[in-house]
Amino acid sequence: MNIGQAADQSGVSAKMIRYYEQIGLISPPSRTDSNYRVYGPDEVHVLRFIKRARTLGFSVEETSVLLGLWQDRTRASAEVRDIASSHIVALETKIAELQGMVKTLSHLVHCCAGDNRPDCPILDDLAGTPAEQTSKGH
Amino acid sequence: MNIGQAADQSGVSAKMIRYYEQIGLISPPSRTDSNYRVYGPDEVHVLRFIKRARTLGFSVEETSVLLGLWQDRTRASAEVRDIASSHIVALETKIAELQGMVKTLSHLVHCCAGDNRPDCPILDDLAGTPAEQTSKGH
DNA sequence: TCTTGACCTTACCATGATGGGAAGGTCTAT
DNA sequence: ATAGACCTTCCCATCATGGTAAGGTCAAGA
Repeated sequence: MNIGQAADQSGVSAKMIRYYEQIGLISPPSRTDSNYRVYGPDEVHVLRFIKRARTLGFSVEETSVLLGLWQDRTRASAEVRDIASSHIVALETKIAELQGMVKTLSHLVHCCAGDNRPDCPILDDLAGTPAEQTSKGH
Repeated sequence: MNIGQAADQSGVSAKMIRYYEQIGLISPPSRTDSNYRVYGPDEVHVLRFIKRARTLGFSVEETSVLLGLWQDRTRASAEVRDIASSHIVALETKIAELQGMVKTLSHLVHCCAGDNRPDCPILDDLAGTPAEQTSKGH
């Protein structure tokens, strides 16, 4: 199987497959006489694993650890669960942060007439004009 | 005022002030004879505006537009509100995406014994092992 | 006056994960 | 034989930020 087919079957672009190889996340595959990379079902399986982990928001670094644990027959599931749990915490922190932004912005948008007049509480807030300070006044 | 003081007063690092100048987000300040950048209250005000916009998750590009609108006395507030509104949509999309990840991961973590045994539904899911496919079975 | 330390300057490199493109080699089907 | 679809490596760009290095400047104190 060439890299293009491996890409199609795994959902990881050829570009990224080469990158993952370069950074050592996956091991270099064998090559044909003409230097083409050759992949088999096992390699594609690994690529799918990576794809799934990335889709779940794990960094490449975390994915690398998970991959190691996956290939370690003797690992404790607790180890994996800890990684997943901290990842959840990180995601939730990020979510809370974004929600804070949405909250502030929604408030500002709600206060903005949104017509042809130049008065705009959103800009006033960004500028730090005291009139409409995010979450206190009002 | 030197760049360090402007940085302290605006919350934007000196490094970033120079960067914003370089990419044209802010205009080059005047210089002392010894080539030091000189800032006044107006420049700091602009920097604070930028800081606030970035904190609210606007990209530098969007911030640039908002800055232009801020400085345009005749702009319609509707224009600003539209930018803010689309930004809210983008944030909410991102939030939903992260929440999807959390949901899937929470489910997996919940299914994982987390002990010394190697059996791990989290890894099974990543590997695409049919037993525990995220959101369908169970 | 000299020194020290805190500031400033520019220039370059790194991050993380991805995409784009160029220049050239290979394979397959017509 | 040729066209077109693949592959190879190498370099560059993104986005916003931080770091570092080599050198200039300034203010305060001995």
